[in-house]
Amino acid sequence: MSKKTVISMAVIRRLPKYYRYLGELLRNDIERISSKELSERIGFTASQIRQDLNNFGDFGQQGYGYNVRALRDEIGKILGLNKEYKTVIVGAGNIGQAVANYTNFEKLGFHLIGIFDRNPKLIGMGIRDIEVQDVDNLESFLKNNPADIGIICVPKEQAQRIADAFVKSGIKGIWNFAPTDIAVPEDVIVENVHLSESLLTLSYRLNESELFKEKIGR
Amino acid sequence: MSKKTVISMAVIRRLPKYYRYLGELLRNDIERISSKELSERIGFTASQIRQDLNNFGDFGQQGYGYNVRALRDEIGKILGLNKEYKTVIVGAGNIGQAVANYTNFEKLGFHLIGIFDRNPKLIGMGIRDIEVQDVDNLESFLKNNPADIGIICVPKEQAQRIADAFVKSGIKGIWNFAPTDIAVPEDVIVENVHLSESLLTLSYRLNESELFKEKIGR
DNA sequence: TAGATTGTTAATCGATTAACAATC
DNA sequence: TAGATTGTTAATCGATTAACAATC
Repeated sequence: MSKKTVISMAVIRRLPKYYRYLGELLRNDIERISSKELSERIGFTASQIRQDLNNFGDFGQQGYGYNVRALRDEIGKILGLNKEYKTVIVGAGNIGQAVANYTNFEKLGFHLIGIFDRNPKLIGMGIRDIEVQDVDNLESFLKNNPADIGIICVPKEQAQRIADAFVKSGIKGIWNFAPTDIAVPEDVIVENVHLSESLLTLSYRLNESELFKEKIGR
Repeated sequence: MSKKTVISMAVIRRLPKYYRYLGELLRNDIERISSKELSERIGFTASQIRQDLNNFGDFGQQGYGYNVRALRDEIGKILGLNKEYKTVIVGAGNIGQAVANYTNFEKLGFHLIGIFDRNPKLIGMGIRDIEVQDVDNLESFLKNNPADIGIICVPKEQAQRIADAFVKSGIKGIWNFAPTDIAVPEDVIVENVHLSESLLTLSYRLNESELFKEKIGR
């Protein structure tokens, strides 16, 4: 099934978008699609779509295009959505709660098994059907309940400490919402969600476009 | 001050990280830094750092390096942080509340002036010192209180409708948390935060690294 | 002045796009 | 079979890295 051994990050970051658009097509009862048609919807070139997909296998058929359901399922597998994952969240503040309550992740196979915080006001609170525990219990909890993915939603000062606890417990994937970079061994994957950086990028582009307008003369 | 007219997205997305790391240095009372030293901390090559910064001006000094405070302030200006922005959030659910409560954005000059939802249970609720309004008031509110940035935190089905309302009101920057793409005129900037895509990327990389291990033989 | 480090040009590397033979 | 569209190779474009003269 797999062809190339190393896939570039640029390709990887497009995969979820393919998965999403193919899901849309499926919901609209569209059975097959050509790279050209998909190109017009998703906004990548047809050539890029074919290149991307051919990293993973020959999913298309000459003269026909791609079978939407089969392709979506394949990409799902490539993304690891044929498996189930256990997740824990540390930090039950705003972002932690938002992530915990986002039920779409459950549908994709990411199951929340624990939430932790150090704030006594939050400990004991129920989020969905899970009770917020004292973060002091984190390590012993993970010992008895191994998790696949650890989600960091604490302030930046505590992020590294939590990451260390995750690593110690054997967690290999960390989803980091703290506005800082964390250091981990090379066999641990960190995916950052840096909201401030996203906002500053928007801010830059907003000003750039205004500068551009000025340059042209209004 | 500005040198090149068009800066690549790759460079732009690194700017907030420079800003963050220089802020750290400042807090540690480090006055000057060479591209080599910064490279070791931030993880970009020294060459890339010099290239990046030279897109915007000659901020360094041969034989010395960069003045941390001056450089940080310059990057702040480049990012548009010398200005103030008015923001509105539509969707007062989990993510909307999390974004509204994230006070770091205020410190950067992004001021929340309105929150809207269509859920009667949320309307009237206070988030920080702002009362959630009925989304039906959105257009008239924006008429009287022009905003610079609109933040979409509604379910995907309603995202385009809200984007249209933003565009109609003259908003030029949209921060989109809905898990869908929105269509806007070309003078409007959209910055997406697609959490599912981030999670699926993590999932992919987690499985890839396991596959890799298998391939090598544990 | 000598040493350090930038700014910038040139070389390399990687990603995207174009083209087309293969084939359904 | 003829038409459509893939898979894949080659060409182009862009981003990163290396090298070094300029200069503080």
